[in-house]
Amino acid sequence: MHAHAHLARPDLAATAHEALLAGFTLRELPKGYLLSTPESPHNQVLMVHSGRLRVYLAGDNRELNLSFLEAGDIYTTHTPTYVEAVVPSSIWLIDTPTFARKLATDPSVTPAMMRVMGRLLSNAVGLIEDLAFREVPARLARFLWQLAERRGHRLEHGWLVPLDFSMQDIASLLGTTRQSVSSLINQWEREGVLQRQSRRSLLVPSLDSLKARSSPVP
Amino acid sequence: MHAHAHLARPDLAATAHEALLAGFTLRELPKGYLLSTPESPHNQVLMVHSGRLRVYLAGDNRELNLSFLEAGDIYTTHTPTYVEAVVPSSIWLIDTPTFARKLATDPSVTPAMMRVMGRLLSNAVGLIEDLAFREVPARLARFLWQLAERRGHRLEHGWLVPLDFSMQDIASLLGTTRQSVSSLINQWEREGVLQRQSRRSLLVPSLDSLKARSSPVP
DNA sequence: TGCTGTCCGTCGGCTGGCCGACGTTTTGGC
DNA sequence: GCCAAAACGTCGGCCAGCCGACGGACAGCA
Repeated sequence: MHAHAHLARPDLAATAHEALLAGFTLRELPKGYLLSTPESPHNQVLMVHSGRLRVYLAGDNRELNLSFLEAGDIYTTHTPTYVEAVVPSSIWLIDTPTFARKLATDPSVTPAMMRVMGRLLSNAVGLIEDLAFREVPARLARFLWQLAERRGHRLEHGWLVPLDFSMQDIASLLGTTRQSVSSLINQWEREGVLQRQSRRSLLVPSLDSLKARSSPVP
Repeated sequence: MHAHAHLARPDLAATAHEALLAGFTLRELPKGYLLSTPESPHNQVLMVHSGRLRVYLAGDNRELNLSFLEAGDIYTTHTPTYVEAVVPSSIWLIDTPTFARKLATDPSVTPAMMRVMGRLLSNAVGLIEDLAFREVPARLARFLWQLAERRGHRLEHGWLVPLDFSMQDIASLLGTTRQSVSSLINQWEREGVLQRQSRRSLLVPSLDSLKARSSPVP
């Protein structure tokens, strides 16, 4: 549930892959390419074929990541955000008017699309809850155990969690700063809540200790 | 644009009123009635016929209003929020599965529905931007001048703005506290940015002074 | 014309966490 | 391998704004 790590998962791909993709054009994006900004006039619908896109808001010398999109994820720029390729990526693209015509003629696509938008909404609401109600440690703890549940592998000694985000990435995802994330993780390591394996993965002995830290001020 | 005061305006009503409402049932809600909570299993689509509903999130001894819905507004409980009637209200109701069948058979409703969800999303994103990037005075200033533009009446000496929210309502809408809102408004009154007419309305000599205060840290 | 409940104004203490700064470690390109 | 660039760790100052508290103002309502 919730969590900013992924606004939209397979769904559409599963339900209506071929039918849906007719009309889309495949497009290659170089690393760092800015696909869309709040000012760009064109609304479009996209599905990631490969690579990684970052969806974010930008404020005064500060950025907030709404989501990272990966293969199979779907997004629509109905909403005023930036979308940027963080690695070379390829995506299926279509502009909204064309897509709307498609919806009108082929109503079978509608429910899938509604699900996607519903998911986007839920995640936005989840982020609002985080920002309004939870403090930074709680947000981070929740982020980590959700990551563990979704991406982690069960070992004898706990969960091995791949962590392919920089601390800056995580901070922006949670609406906090690099420093705060860094301090917290190191503190938790000292407390035995987690261990760093490599730079790019964590070992979490028990998810419970994380869950305990993910509720509003205990 | 944006602003939490109204997540969804007429739209649907204008485009497909009768066609749309077929299948909906009219329902009377007493004051204080809790129509839906994050835990309630049933998703539904509603349109306000009369009265006033409050859409909000609840955290530990704290609430955040996402929106107040009034006549003509549309909402869908796709997303885990509380919906409560703050005055006796009557609404058109339908559950999502039924509505989905409707969409499937009558694709003409789809674009309107997409617009509604798009609007919900935009507003959610707007609130996220507020919480993440703007400080309390900026949020309040923006709220007030948007209210003035939407609801205010032009007079010789400025704008007369009806204010049918308590300070607590406004605070919850902006993600801050009653005290902060109260202090700011009184401070601005001393500075001549606004004057209180009655308890339920403001006089704003010039919207510019508000707009000036609504940008991130000047 | 009192009584009770809701709303508003203001004050001061307290603190989460932002920010700048600076040194260290890791990574990746060539 | 080497070196620049990126990423990480840690510390302390600082402040927006939350929180509790308390008193006044303005309803209804009998």
